[in-house]
Amino acid sequence: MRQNVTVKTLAKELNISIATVSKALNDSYEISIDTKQKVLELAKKLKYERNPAASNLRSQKTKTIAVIIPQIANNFFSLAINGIEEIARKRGYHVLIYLTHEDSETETAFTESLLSGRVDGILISVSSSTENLEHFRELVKKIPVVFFDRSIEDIDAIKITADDYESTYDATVHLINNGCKKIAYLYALNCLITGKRRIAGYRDALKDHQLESGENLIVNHNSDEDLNYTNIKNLIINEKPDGVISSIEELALPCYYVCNELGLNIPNDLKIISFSNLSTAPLLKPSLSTITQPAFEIGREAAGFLFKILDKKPFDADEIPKLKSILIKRDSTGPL
Amino acid sequence: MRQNVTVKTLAKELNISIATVSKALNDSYEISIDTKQKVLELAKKLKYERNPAASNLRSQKTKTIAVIIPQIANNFFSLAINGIEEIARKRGYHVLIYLTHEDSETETAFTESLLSGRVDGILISVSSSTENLEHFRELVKKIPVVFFDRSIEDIDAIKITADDYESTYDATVHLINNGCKKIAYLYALNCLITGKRRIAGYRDALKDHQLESGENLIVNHNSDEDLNYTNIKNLIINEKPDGVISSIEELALPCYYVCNELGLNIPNDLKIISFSNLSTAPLLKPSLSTITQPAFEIGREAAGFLFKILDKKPFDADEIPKLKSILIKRDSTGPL
DNA sequence: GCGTTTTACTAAAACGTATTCGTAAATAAA
DNA sequence: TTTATTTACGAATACGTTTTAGTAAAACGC
Repeated sequence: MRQNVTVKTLAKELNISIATVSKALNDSYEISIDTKQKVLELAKKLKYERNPAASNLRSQKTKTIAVIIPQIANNFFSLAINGIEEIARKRGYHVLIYLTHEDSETETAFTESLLSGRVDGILISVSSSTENLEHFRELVKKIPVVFFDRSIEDIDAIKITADDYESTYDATVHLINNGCKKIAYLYALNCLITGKRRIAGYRDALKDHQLESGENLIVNHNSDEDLNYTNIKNLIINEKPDGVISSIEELALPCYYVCNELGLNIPNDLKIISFSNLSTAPLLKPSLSTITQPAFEIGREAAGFLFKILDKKPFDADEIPKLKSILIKRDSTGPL
Repeated sequence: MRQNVTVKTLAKELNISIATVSKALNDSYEISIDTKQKVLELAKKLKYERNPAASNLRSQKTKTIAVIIPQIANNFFSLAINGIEEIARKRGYHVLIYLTHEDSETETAFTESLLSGRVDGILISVSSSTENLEHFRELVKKIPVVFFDRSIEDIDAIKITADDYESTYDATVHLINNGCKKIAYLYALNCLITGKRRIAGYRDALKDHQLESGENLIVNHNSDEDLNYTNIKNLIINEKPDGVISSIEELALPCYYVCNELGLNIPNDLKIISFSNLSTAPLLKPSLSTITQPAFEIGREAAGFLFKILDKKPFDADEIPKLKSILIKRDSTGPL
């Protein structure tokens, strides 16, 4: 479909040059208010729509950002996208979505393809399987990038995260205060700074309270769901922990199923708390205590800082916020 | 960032024309295998990336599709996007996301902005507040559009939906078989064919079983959550139904809260079934019986047909599937 | 052998916009 | 009045690609 009405059409109709039309449409100071009005009016009347490809090509701005995330069927990422979209829409930006499905190669392919100038900037939450970071180092050199939530170390880019260490520490203390003596940890995102901070919070809390710790109390997340289930079941059978901290939502639900299978009562036999943005957490049986990250705000902040970079607005490193998660105590770690 | 390596660079390096380079990159039959290899090799070596803007401008193809949806923090739409993304990625297409937040004006703004040639095709799930359909009629004339799940009547475009009528009919019968005599309906999407089909299934099932029906048993969905809660509460207090069918997930959870507040037992006092793709439905208290739509497949199919149109592949209307939802009986409508 | 087709390439013209540079007229400064 | 400055516009070019139209040379048909 060739464009039916272009700057040329408007120019011819108004007997002015296309340069004038273009400038008028871009609200240039070089053009009189009079002319601007005429152009805008005609543009509206003829339903002129600027051709984005031509505009991008000439101006080297795409008015588009990319969001690369591991998955989307997860409330955290859905909410983050909501936040991103809100900021982007206010600015008239378009949002491209790329799902890595936690696969590092897919992620690399995306980042490489985005080097072509398709977008002005990129928001990334890193795949859990990512170990090689070369593609990110290349990327941040060539295009503005903001990492959010799932971030990596030693990279020259802004990272918007929540208080992973502190919130995990607090959650551990919460379990301890409610009587737990042997707390297991479901460990995920081990390659990422996010995962490392979380487990550090858990470990430090145990240490500060002189509680037993050890590798046998830790289950590593696996991409195979059945294996996760088995591993958790074995942990619970063999170690008989009285508390579990799950560093991701996906590992908390299997705990529920395992307890159902083994006839264990939550919270009497086992208390469970998990990182989660599940809207149904209060309706689970029993309701699930959660560390809930401000997903929407993380998205907003990440997008906000990306636009600051795009606008070349200077800012200090200490402006970058560390957002606060909230610890929501429910029945799975009860009694309150 | 000006492009550092372009077709021009490759052409100069290889001492051939840029036309040859371009054709080689596009695997044109006009170019010898020998030359193609040389070009591809050098392109790889110099990390050439085709400039999308220039390519779009000249070829009038964007390799991009738009997905317009009402919300994203909802498992149905998340899964649908997963399906869409899978198909799009296979084809090397990019996916733009637009969230209407159930607002018709936002929706209109999006559809109008997409007339500029930014995308090759559009997938839409209509906002619940959409009554005026003019912008859609304009849109489908100018660009390939496929509607999915939430569709509208009398429009010349492909619609991929599930078996809304049949599944609601079956769900109603399920309640009846489990002893319900007075079944309420939480009515949403009333402007859309989707909503109309669902309630028709409910009404016909009641009629076929000579059960009471009437407007007093129907609660209309409202954008104000508190009002929904109040309306549902009033319904339950005043009409004392023994069964509820919720045409959307968002209205099922308030039922749970209302029952908690009123001390009603689910399923003994009130049986509940809802359209839903909640992954935690089995873990709710009590577990929620659902009509679960094949969200992922709906996304896949919708994207598949969009690409058929873009490829100008002919197909018969009877190839367009009506996807089957599944009725999952759980404790909220128990006993089984 | 000659005419015809095929092969493999190129020059040049788009695609529609933004921008640089130049300029005539209007206004301000002297 | 003369000069300097500002205002409002236009011509032309560039962005990097795809495509059209054309053409030598090679291959083919008979």
